[in-house]
Amino acid sequence: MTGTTTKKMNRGGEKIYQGLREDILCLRLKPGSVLDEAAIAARYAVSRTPIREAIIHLISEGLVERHGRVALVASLNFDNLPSIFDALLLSSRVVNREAACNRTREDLKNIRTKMLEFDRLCGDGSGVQRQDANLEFHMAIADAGRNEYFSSFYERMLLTASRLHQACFSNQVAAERSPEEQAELQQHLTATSQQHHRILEAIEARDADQADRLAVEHQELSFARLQNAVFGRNRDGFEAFSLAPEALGRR
Amino acid sequence: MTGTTTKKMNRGGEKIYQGLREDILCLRLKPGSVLDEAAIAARYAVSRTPIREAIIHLISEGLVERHGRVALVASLNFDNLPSIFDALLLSSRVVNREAACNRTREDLKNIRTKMLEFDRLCGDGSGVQRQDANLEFHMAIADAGRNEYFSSFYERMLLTASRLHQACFSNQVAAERSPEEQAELQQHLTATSQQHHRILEAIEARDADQADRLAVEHQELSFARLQNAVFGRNRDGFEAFSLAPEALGRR
DNA sequence: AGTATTTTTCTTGTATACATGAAAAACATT
DNA sequence: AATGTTTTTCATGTATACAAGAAAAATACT
Repeated sequence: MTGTTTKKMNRGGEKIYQGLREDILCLRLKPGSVLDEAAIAARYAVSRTPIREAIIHLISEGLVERHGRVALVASLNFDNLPSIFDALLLSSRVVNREAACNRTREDLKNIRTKMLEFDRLCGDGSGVQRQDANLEFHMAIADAGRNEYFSSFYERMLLTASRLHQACFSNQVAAERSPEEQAELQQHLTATSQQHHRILEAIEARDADQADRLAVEHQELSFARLQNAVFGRNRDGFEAFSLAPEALGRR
Repeated sequence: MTGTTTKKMNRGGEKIYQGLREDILCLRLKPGSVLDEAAIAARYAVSRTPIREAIIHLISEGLVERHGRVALVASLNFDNLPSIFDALLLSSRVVNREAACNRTREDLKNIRTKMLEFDRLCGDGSGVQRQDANLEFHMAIADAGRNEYFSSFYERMLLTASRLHQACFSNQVAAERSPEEQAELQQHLTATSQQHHRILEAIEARDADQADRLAVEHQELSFARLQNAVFGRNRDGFEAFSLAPEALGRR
């Protein structure tokens, strides 16, 4: 017998949770839009009960907010972009450091698998798929760090950042991209992939300082692209980067 | 009209959530014990629906875990004590730094209020009350840091640590304490209170480095006491403190 | 007696029905 | 016509009923 998928399919609320989460992260559900329980229940062909459970789960994950009695998809105001950057940068550094110190051989295998999956999708994947593979790669690193508290914090920040990137880039379909935009995308993907490889090397070498530095670079690359998309080429008036990169010393 | 408390008392699930949370944090509900929905529903004289909502909320907060279909109060295994310490130390440092940089005059007032409340309870409060006041004091600091992501991470760690302390100290009632224990407690409370005052001073002076140092001291004091309680006077075999205290440079 | 199997019970997951409060729409009044 | 009031509608919160699966208990068989 297979044992896991054969006949026990209880806790269907999890399915709805996953589905809604996907929809929110891909911005198929737009920030600020209301989550109508009845409508969702109809869409998934279940009663309202599992829907409510999923919504509560999403609320405590930060992807949904309550305004009075209605549940809204969490807004994506760019006001707190500096906060997001700070938190993502710090969590990323910590997680990569810890991974470099604590990784096992199994961890390396997992990370490499995810990394190659991302590389593969750089050729023929959709933006959503790449975003997902990217997230899995970084979470594989987080798992290697062996600290569930840092991991879950990091995951939350990655999810938040993922939505931001979706909002800035993925709204235009591939077919509608201009040649320049296409070139820029490919160049960015190549750079990202290279950084992934170097990060894995550092973790494999147990070089925490190097992993830290690379994590900073990686985050800065990612956010710099975001900044350009949001504010054009203008860097002024955007005072993120409030935590010093060269901090968080060796252990 | 008062507007907030007069007649709209909907979302009773929140009440149950608060109640259960209290019970878990104070260890009235022991780690590992099962949460029987029907039983709790009877206790609170409501149906199972709001109970389930509360439980889901608690699960995503880390205070309750699912094992198969049953919900258990999150276990307090001391295996991951190093993880907890690392995460608490780092979040504490960051939050105190940020508070020192971003605090307003209102923030200072809030922090001072909470601080004095804690001091008051050092004289004639229960362990639970003090723990609560302590948490509110530190969360007031976190609020002053103006980064909701760091704040919520910090809160989670404070909650976890709070349960640990309850587990180690609060299980013995005040009446049962020996004179030596009583003296040790008072000495600890005095030291804690003094650190609070110095932390507030540093934040008021916008001295981020000092706030950082004091946060480290504060956490080490707290955890050293925990260690003594858990492992006696023996510090060996307990390899927490894995993140260097003198890290996370200035901004 | 010990173990395997069946039956029973109990707890959770889901659906539906009802209550309540809020927003919107219709109406009336100035 | 504009505004204030009333009514209606609709979404959410809660309760209850039912279904299903798992643990426990009882029975039967070796």
